[in-house]
Amino acid sequence: MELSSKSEYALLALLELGRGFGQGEPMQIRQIAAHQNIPDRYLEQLLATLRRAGIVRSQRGAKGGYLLARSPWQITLYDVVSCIEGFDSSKEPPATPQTSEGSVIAEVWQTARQAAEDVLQKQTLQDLVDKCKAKQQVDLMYYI
Amino acid sequence: MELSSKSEYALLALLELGRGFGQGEPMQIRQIAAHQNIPDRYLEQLLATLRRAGIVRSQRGAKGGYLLARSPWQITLYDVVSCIEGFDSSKEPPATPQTSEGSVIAEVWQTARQAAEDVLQKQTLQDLVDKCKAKQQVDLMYYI
DNA sequence: TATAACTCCGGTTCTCCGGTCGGGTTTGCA
DNA sequence: TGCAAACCCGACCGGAGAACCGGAGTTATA
Repeated sequence: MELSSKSEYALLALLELGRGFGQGEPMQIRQIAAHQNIPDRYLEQLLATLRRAGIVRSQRGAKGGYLLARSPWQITLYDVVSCIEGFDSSKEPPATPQTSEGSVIAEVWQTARQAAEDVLQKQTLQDLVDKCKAKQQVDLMYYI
Repeated sequence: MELSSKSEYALLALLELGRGFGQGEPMQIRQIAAHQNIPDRYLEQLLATLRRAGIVRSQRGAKGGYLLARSPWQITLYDVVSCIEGFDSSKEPPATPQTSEGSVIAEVWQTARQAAEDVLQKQTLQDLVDKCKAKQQVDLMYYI
């Protein structure tokens, strides 16, 4: 039930991209990695996955980098974690050849997971960006 | 997000114990393991954990075995997985010394997890047993 | 009281995967 | 043409989950 650092990194990176959304300027891996202190070599792989899932797009060559493929409010957190965690399409067909006990358990578990996924589905990247800005505002006010 | 075999085994075992609840007869590890085909040596450890968490109690010696410590309807599925997965009390205090971005993400994640836990909290072992019986009934009717 | 049937406890092994690197290839801008 | 980036691929490491085992402690029962 723990948030894997994989997903956290991805979210952090997208947050960065999301706030720079609008001006066509792509951001480099290095920038993002440094700003959120994520191992850049690792971030590279994550962004590759996000690109294959159509969440970000990349621009090669000098002055290249990454941009969001869609606007922040049409990217749900579920999109992100599901693609990064790899439980989207084509998975474990032999996952449910169980006994009646097993299937009942699987069923309940499925319900619980569904509940969590619903929460993630309702939150968009835009929401995150906003919350983040709000929080920074508050933090600033309380700063001595 | 996947149900660990650990938790699945535990649930399976408790299901077994739950259905035999009432008559004071304890069940042996071997029996449970054989009936649900779980590696018995492994099940032993899981039951030990459940015992320490006060979910089952054990009777040593000849004719010994395991029994539920409370009745099935006062054991929630959350009790089980949280104790087996080990995220009950005393865990990672340094889990949130993050940046403002990080804390926002953690917050949302927490909400999602909470939703899942609520589902588990509402389901008792008794519910599982009932569902299981119902399912077996249905399966029997459809049996050629 | 002896014995068999159990739980209990601790280590050990094996496997798998998240996370990490290094090196090399393409692409595009200046 | 040179440089700066994304891109690809494969190997490595450590730790956690999963499973195995030997032996010691406990108890009902004959």
